[in-house]
Amino acid sequence: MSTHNNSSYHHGNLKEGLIEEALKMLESEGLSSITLRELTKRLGTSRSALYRHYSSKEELLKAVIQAGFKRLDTYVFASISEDLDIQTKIYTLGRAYINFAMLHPNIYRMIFGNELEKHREESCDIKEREDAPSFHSLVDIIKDGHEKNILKKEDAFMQATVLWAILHGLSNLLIDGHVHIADNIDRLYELSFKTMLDGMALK
Amino acid sequence: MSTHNNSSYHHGNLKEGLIEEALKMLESEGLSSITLRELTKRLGTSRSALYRHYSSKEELLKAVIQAGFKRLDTYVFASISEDLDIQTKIYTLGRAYINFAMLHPNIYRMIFGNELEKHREESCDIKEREDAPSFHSLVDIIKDGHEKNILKKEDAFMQATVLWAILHGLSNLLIDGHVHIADNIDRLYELSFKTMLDGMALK
DNA sequence: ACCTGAACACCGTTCAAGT
DNA sequence: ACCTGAACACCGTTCAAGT
Repeated sequence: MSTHNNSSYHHGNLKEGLIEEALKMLESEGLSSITLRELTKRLGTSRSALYRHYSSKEELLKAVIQAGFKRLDTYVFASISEDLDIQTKIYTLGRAYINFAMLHPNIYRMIFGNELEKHREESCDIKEREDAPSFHSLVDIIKDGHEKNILKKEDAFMQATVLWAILHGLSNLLIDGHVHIADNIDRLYELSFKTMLDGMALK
Repeated sequence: MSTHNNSSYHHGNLKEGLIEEALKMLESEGLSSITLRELTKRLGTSRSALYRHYSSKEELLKAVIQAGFKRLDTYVFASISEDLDIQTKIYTLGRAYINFAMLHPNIYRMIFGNELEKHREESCDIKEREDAPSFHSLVDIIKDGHEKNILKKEDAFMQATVLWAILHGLSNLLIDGHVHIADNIDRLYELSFKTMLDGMALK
């Protein structure tokens, strides 16, 4: 038995437990469902206990964003394998990206939302994002395309950003219900991908 | 003098005044700054007066979104003139779109945000959006490109959606601070536009 | 078609005082 | 590194009663 097994202390890991539970609430009920009162209630702790780990709700949500971003990054990164050709790699990575957004719309929105933007400059989130494995992979794939004379030799980082932009745009349009061709997501992605790749192709 | 000039009634047009003032608050201070208490205070009315026109805060925000969308639509539509060639029309329209987002980030976010999505299916916002003059113009420009054998003959509506997606993606990345090449917005837009147009070009 | 003024349940945050 | 319990200012919304 632990030292205070019979006390009312029950979290060896309240800090992580909080963001774990917050992610659950976010995913199933949306951002507005996350109240500190409900969150601490679910974990069986007092409200003030939360302030031992995060100085405010905003600080906690920052941690939620980071955790959510890591999930997206991992999901996308896992989708690509080395044995694919360049076009297929980009196709697969992009499709995984959009799939994640559609599977976890609330998390996706939170990651790129602006609720906490005022404080974004303070942290180095943005850099971290662009240094994310999945984004770096994309840049590397593009550079590989340059060497193999498949893709136009523009700035690879910027080309990756353009690809990111269309994936981000498609994801947002889809999950926010601005495109009502729900049955044609495949066609829409296919056309987007084809257009981008044709536009980037050498010759 | 009007019939109740000396009374405490001062709005012949409270309904429109509310969304006008809400747009101002949104633009300058962000969505979270819109509280019904502050809003009615600014207009010098009682809080309960608001409920004569909108059944809830959500209902009022819906009207704010519609007004904001109309501004975007008007702004973009005004940017294109008939005497331009097809590529330049698309370039100009797209640039105007992004400029609006950067000029009015809070309004842009509100328009496409999801805070009110639950109720979006009830209304016909989405249809209205796709029936917006600026979007229809884009579809027409693309159809023109088909006839003149300049653009690939895909579904024009879907091609327009792909273009919309990259504009939406770029706008969001820019206004939410996810791209830190602020000085290179022009280059980023240039490359995006060139890639899309090359990808859509016939031959 | 508004007004005043009070009330309700909910929120994030901050205490003082304990273990 | 937590707990209880109370308090604060703020919020959207709903009244009853007036004009």
